[in-house]
Amino acid sequence: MFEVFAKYLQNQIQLNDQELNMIQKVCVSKRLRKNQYLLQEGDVWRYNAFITSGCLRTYSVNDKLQEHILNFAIENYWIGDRESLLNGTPSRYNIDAIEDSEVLLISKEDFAVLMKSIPQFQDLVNLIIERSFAASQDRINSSISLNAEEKYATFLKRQPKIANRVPQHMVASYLGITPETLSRIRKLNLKK
Amino acid sequence: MFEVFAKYLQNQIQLNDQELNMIQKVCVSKRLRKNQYLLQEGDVWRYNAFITSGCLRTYSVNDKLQEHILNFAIENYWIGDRESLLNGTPSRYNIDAIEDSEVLLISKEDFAVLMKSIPQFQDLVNLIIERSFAASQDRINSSISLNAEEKYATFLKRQPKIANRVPQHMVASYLGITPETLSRIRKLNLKK
DNA sequence: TGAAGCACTTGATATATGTCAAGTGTTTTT
DNA sequence: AAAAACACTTGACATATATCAAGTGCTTCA
Repeated sequence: MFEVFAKYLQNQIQLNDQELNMIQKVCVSKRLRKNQYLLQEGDVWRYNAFITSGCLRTYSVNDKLQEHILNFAIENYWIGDRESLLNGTPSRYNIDAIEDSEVLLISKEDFAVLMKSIPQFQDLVNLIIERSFAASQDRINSSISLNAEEKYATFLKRQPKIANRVPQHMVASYLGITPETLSRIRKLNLKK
Repeated sequence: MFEVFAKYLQNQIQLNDQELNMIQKVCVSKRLRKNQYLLQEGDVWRYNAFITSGCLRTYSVNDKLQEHILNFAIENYWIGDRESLLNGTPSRYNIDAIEDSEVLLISKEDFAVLMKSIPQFQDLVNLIIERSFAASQDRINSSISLNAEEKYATFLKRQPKIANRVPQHMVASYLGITPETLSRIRKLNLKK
């Protein structure tokens, strides 16, 4: 499904056939069944991954074996552990598929070559990282300044697609609250 | 105090005199007294700012007039609102000085020129953004998976310098807990 | 230098959210 | 088609953290 990626790219930057071809050559497609891992804690993440279909999550597991979801990502989004990629250190996160999915993997090395060779591509990548950073600042702000109900409302507003696509207990995990609390919040919201 | 910045840069990238000079030319120094604003909510942030001395904080104010600190930054760190800078939108944050401070400001436009002209500088900036992003992911992880005591312990470990430099109620604000709770946690920790 | 304002602490109490446990309906597996 | 697993809900109760209020020392600055 390179077409999905090609469309995504051409939507945002100008690429000639040769450039597009260069990108295609280094993409490795990978299918994931629901529940299958893309990355496991302790492994080093060496790729940039673009999702062409499906839905994945990044999560951590603490001492008490509780899972905490850091990110959801669906088709037309990137996923991975940039910290592990940047430093070559073992990842502290897991990534797995919430639905049957397909991702395109580009190795760190190939990706670096693309960035050097295609300036628009480099600009796009920088822009995406900037946006991701802004989004995480925003999420930190929510997490320290809102109560559970407000966090859920904010999530619904910011990521309505995700909210309607992933199981409720995963939304709770993403928000840092229990599934029971989320269930009660939803019940109260219905009455309003 | 351009020397502080020059030292910082030369510590990380190779720059010839001409390049360093080019950077110096676009730096505007600004002194801030304790409590003075660098950015106020509603204003658009148009710079990149490097701190040469002092300590600043970025914070938001919610409906109930509660302040929530998103970031502390001291000498040799960057500060600003990248979201406002990127999109040209009014900032939702405030930045002010916790101590008398000095910052170097580089306008968005000048900064873009530097990035184009000095590839090592561009690489450095990208690296910094990547690191900032990784750090915020990490903070999100803490905020959804740790209790108050663990959050404080993590903060002490990650940012010991800051922990010993800013007032305790600001640490509480940064962690998303009340000053009273932090005071009690510290008391318990002393006994252990 | 002394009054005012901060920063921090401590106690009593309130409240939001978590935990545990059971029950219902739906989806998946065999 | 039955069994098992899963997702969600609901109630009773527990607990971490917030709130409110007062008290103690430090700074600051007039």
